[in-house]
Amino acid sequence: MSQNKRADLIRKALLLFYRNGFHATGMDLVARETGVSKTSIYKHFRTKEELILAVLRLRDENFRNWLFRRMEELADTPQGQLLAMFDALEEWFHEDGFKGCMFIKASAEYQNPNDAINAQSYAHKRMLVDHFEALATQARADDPHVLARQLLLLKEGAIVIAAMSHSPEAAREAKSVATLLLSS
Amino acid sequence: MSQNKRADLIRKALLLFYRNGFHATGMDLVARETGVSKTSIYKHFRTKEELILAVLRLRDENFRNWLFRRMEELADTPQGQLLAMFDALEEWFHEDGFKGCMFIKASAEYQNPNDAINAQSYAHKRMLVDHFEALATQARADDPHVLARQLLLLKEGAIVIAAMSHSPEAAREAKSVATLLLSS
DNA sequence: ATCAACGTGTACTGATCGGTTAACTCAATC
DNA sequence: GATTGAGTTAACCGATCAGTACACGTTGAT
Repeated sequence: MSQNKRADLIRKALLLFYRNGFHATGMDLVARETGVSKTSIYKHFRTKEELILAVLRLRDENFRNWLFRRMEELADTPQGQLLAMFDALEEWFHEDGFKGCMFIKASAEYQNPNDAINAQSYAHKRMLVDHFEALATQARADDPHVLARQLLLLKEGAIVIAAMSHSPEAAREAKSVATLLLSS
Repeated sequence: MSQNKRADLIRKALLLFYRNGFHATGMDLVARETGVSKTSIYKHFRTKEELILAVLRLRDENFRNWLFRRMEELADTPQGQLLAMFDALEEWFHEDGFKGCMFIKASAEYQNPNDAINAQSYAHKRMLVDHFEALATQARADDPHVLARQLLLLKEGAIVIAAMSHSPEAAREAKSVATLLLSS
């Protein structure tokens, strides 16, 4: 299997797991929907867990690239970018296939701290907060570390409520709190 | 089966679903761990979904009772109670068996808006935010509706991050944001 | 003592779970 | 042209999935 086909498999598996959940998506369904036989899948991934980890790596890369790029497109100061994150989130919430955060869902289905899926899900959040902290430092915030973590709370809260309510308005509410945080 | 045994079954099933997840917990395990045979379980609940709905009803009742009571114990003004919510949350995060919010996890595993489990999970959040709004109104907030929803975002964000990071510190960070919100 | 009604547990259903076996295809090498 | 080896497939593995059929023991009424 070429690198292209492998990447294609991961991409298609991502959509399945994102839409249906991890436990609820069997490997037979993955094989059927991707057009790759189970034997071939298991040539490249020793277990379902390894496939999920590859999916999460792709999701992490895609999501961070998209979010950070969008923040830069929407604003040119560090403060502005941190605020613009919530505009980017609102765009995401409006997308047709929006079903919440894949990493929150992954850590909800694999709760054991020793589980690689659990660890990798939280690693994604740490990478996000590190970026926020760097921007907060550039913005000369009093306490960049705390500010970054507070913004993360708002972001995760907004994602969870947007997903559960099937409505994007949480993004604006979170942004208004963030505005207050960044002006104080 | 008496009402006691039925209630006992729901209580034990709650722990199993909370610890292991919904899809990952089979009905055979529920029967084994509760000491009630599958036949008896299915006499009272036509499907696994109905059992889960009963579990969620119990969880909703228990959690709201606990949270609202704890808020009242910790403070006597409406503002104080809204702030004290984050102290109550921190107590929860410190508990041994803390594994995040059952309703967030339920809606993560049952994402279809038409699914009763999904609807009931969001109903829990609406009941919480209604209580927050009543308190915010008593506290003479400028916009009690928006304030209540902002506090909900902070609460959900704190729960998600506390669960993913296996650390309770998110409660304090959320509280500091709430303090700012309630003083402005 | 007999019978009916009910609650329960054992053992089963077909389907699906994650994962594997063995046969097959086909291009590259000698 | 025979051989090899990587990539593919259908068929299968035991275990478990949600859910059910049925036999059994107990109970209360007659």
